[in-house]
Amino acid sequence: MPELPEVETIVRKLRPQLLDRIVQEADLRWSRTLAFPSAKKFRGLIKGQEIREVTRRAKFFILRLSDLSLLIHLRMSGDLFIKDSKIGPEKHDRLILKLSGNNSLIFNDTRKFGRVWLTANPEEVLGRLGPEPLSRSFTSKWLHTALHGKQRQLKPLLLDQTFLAGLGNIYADEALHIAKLHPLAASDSITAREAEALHAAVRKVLKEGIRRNGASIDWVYRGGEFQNYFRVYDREGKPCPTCGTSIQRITVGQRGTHFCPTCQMR
DNA sequence: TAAAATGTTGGGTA
DNA sequence: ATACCCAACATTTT
Repeated sequence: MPELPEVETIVRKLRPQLLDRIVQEADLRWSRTLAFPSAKKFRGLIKGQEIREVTRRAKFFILRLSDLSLLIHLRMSGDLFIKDSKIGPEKHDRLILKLSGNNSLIFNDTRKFGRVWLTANPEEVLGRLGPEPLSRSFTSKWLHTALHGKQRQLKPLLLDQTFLAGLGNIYADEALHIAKLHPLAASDSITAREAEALHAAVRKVLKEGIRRNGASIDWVYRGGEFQNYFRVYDREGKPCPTCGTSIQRITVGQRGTHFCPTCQMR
């Protein structure tokens, strides 16, 4: 599933192919993919826009254009790639932007959960996100204070994008294992030392994911290698890489949650 | 065969 | 504030 490292991998791959291109035409093939504005306005507004910057905020892919910003959230099964404009649409292509230079940017999304916004004010979409975990605003001191400002279980809190932006189910489980913290631990019971460990673990696992070009699981193939280095995620019954104890799988906040009962004690 | 599980976000209710 | 359920979906597994 596209989490922060997967989106960062896509940004890095596409940036050189997108910069300075002009959007010539939009082919919206599944109308509900577009969150804002209307399809008619979208087609008119995006035509002729030049791509000035290709970046990311949490799991959002951001194209800064001449006058507007195009935001794309891949959700569960979205993927972005460049194809020769002569090649016809594939089965799950939801939006195709025909660019100058005979290339097209394809938003392919099997499960149709992904969304696209075209707006002059990206903050209207991004404004409620928590801190960016790889930025300097994310410190262990902030994390310790913020954890004590909530009374929630650690795992669902780490997945809450308004608390901290960018972690999904895989990286949350991996970060908690590295930090040796139980997914059900109460956020306001975390010590300064534990918060420090969690802060370091989040940054470590995200950087590791980026270094491995993200993770691919099941039929949602993204081309990364991080799936070969999971410590706990999708490893129920397999040995903990640290102590050998069998990895346990429980459900927390309706999400599959994997942890080592020996390393991650409550 | 049909139902359950999967995972991200947003909306609703309590 | 937070816990809970459901909805948006396609695909695989039970």
